[in-house]
Amino acid sequence: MSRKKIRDIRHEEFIVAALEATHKRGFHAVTMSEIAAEIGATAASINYYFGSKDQLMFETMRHLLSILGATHKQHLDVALDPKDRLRAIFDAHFDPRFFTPQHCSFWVQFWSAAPYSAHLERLHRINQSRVKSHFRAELAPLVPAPFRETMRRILQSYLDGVWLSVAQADRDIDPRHARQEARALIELVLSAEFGGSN
Amino acid sequence: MSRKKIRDIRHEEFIVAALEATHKRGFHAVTMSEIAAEIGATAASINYYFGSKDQLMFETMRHLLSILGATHKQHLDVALDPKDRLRAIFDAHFDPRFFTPQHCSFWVQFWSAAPYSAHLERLHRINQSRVKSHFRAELAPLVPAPFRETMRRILQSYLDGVWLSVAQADRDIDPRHARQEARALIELVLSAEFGGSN
DNA sequence: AATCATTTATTAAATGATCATTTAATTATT
DNA sequence: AATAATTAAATGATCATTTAATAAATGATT
Repeated sequence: MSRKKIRDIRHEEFIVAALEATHKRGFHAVTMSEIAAEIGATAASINYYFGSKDQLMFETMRHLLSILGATHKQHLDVALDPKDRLRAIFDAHFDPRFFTPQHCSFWVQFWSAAPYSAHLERLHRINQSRVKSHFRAELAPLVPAPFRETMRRILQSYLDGVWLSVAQADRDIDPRHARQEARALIELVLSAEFGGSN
Repeated sequence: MSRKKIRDIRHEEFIVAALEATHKRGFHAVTMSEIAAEIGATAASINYYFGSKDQLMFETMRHLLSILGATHKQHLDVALDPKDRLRAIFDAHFDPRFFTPQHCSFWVQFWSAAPYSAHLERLHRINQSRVKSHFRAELAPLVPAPFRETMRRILQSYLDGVWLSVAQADRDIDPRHARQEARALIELVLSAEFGGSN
């Protein structure tokens, strides 16, 4: 029991350390020593627990994905109708526990690294598909088929764009405001006259 | 005359090489030798012309920014009214000469690197402000003040989100379609009932 | 509880690889 | 001859990773 515990503790500590250190220095620039220093440990112990820097970064990203998935599920569970469920996607992405400079930073670093790593790309593709199919499912009862994909891409691009801007901005962020603005966009999308205004 | 010419030729060649090589390998991972190899040259000559890798990357980004600026101006010059000028911003960003996997890739790499380099961050801030003020100016006659900033952020986040998705996707891109979808979003934003629907 | 053997955790130092950059030529241009 | 362009090879720095050793925890046996 105790044998397992310390391994789990370090695992989590190093993931938090990786998030923090990467936020400070960037995905590639950050060194094993810098990450280890965050928790007063040494680079060698990262390899003891994770095997390699790549593996640590991979696990860190997986950790973020699992938080996002869980948060989404929570918001989804209290949603009553399709529109509510659409909001839930944004509410999860902009949840204060998740929508932080550290996380958005790491996510952008992940985006820039994914195309050059088979492992990271796989993670990225999985998450992308998950979000995509959720959007599709929720939009289905709300938007006629011919416009649905366009609306989905608008919503999804917007979502990514907001995270991107958070990773860049140094100012404090306001999750509540982000959720509000997302709702404005949802209203916009759903209020469109799909009849034939164009 | 001839003395200056060869310097300019190399300057441009290496910038194209940097775009291509960075697209293949990523901002940090790409090496001087790989970039040089793109045009059958050697790493040392990059330093002869640019002084350092950082400087080459900086110049490459400046080059992209200047193309974007020029393209935007072109589209702006034929726009007739505010709505047209709003479209012009998107048309520039999605112009086939500019909206390519190489460029979008480099741009995303730039986004991820900017927070960790004073020089890059400055470029980023300058471009961000430029686009922001254009959006504001064009939206001013079209959207009431209380909603204007929200609409601007929606449009701008969407713009960035699309570039991001192009950098990730390996499939071919369709500038015409991107422009079309941008127009759909513009219609959406301008058709909003700002009276008090919410 | 005390002892000791075993396993687990941790680290300092060594290793080896990779690069950007510099240097000292060499080759091409003017 | 003088200057500009180019490169091969040397330099030096930075790291991730490995190794070899030490320290800490565990647990079985008295």
